[in-house]
Amino acid sequence: MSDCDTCVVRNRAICSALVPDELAALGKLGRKQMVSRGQTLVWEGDESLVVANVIQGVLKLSVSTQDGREQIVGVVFPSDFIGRPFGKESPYGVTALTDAEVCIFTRTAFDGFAKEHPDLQHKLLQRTLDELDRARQWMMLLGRKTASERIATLLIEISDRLGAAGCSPIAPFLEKFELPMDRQQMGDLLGLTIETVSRQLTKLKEAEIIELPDRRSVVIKDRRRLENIATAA
Amino acid sequence: MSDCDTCVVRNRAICSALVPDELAALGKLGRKQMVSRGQTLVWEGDESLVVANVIQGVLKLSVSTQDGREQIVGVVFPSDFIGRPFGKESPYGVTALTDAEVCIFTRTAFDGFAKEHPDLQHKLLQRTLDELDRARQWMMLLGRKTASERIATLLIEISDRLGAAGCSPIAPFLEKFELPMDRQQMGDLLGLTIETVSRQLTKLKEAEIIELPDRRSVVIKDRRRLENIATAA
DNA sequence: CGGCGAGTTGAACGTAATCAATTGTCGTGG
DNA sequence: CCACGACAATTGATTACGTTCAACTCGCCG
Repeated sequence: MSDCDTCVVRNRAICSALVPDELAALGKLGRKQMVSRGQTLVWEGDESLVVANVIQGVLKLSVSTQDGREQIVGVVFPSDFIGRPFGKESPYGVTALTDAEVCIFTRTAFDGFAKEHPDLQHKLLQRTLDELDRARQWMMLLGRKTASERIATLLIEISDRLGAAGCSPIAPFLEKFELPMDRQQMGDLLGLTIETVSRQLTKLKEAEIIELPDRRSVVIKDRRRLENIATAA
Repeated sequence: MSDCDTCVVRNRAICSALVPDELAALGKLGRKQMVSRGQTLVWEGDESLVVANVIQGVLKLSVSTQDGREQIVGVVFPSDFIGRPFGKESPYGVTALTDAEVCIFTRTAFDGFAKEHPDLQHKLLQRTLDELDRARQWMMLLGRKTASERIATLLIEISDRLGAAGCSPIAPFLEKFELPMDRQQMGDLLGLTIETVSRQLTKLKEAEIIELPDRRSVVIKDRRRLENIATAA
């Protein structure tokens, strides 16, 4: 069972809908688990056997074609919920982009618990609605934005979400951060190739909008201009 | 108020979660409304004031950039739910693609009712999860599929969803149907231009996979081959 | 120091976009 | 009923953006 009392995401994850003794009951159903970078938690097409909360780290949700093309359809950060509750097979795989820690439940146990806790379901519904909005924004990016707009949008998005995931109450976003993915994964998320990602990053660097101290780090030097590029004015 | 007893979608819409007197109570909050083709029910960015069930017709959810590019991020059919419950502004506009009829609620009235009816919320959650899965599949299309794969996927999808929306218990899909949108809207949904849509349809016609009796009709002559193209083997 | 994987850079290519002209369809009024 | 105009769709020619293929660089660990 999980020790919810000391969980770092207990106030932000869906668990925050519960009163202490409900939380204790849920905790009994879950267990904390480490997932190392590259490890796959759920395979695309498999029956949905588990759901989880992300405690730390970043994971991707991805879909593949038979001939090997991949599209990342979601990225989850600490306090986000993973999985497909209430039956069905998982239409996407879940793989750790960084070493991560999750609080994992069997789907059936979680489903049963959720059915009897409307507040939990309500939180889950709100999260799912938010996730849907985010997915739709990303559809705009994939369908209509140019390569440079896509890269700029991604950098803003990661900066924002890492800022929100961090516990700092003041920073709504980060101006320096570590990319939780490599170039290939950026391409899979943006619908671009690795080469195009690289070229666009170089262009932003040469325009002095960002710096790239090393291959995983980004410094946003001119957020205003980056946002202008991202929103495709 | 709406006359739920005779509503054609009462067994498929989220209302099916309710027992008769609950249904009557919800019916008092809603009213049926006609929406004619092209009419916009909700504007992108506006505060989310209403939600609704689709009774008949087809509507689009769409997002635009400042410079006028548009991406359709969802298409709703009879029995589907429209809107963004529980606060927030609507991140997309809702516009009728065909003449339509909806059962409309003010958001606050619906939210209040939903809070006290966990079964309704549960149905809504399931629908939202399904919608999210569909959005993610579409992200794969937008990010990684070629023009011909996109067109084939769209035709299959419309065939399936019109089949499911129709009341025929035997037809899982239709082999002849009316497109609920014009070429421009197909492009906005697929992330393509109008010209590319037209060319790809012509190619499918010349390959004798489909027929195009008139500009709004499609006959699928060889569904197997169409599916092969769609799934990007 | 050597070798490997990730990333960058370059050159050629190809798919879909853009620009432009034509055809087709529908609704209206003569 | 047909002629007309407006708009939707198709078709063609050209362009451009991102992909593909290929060579090279960098950083890291043995």
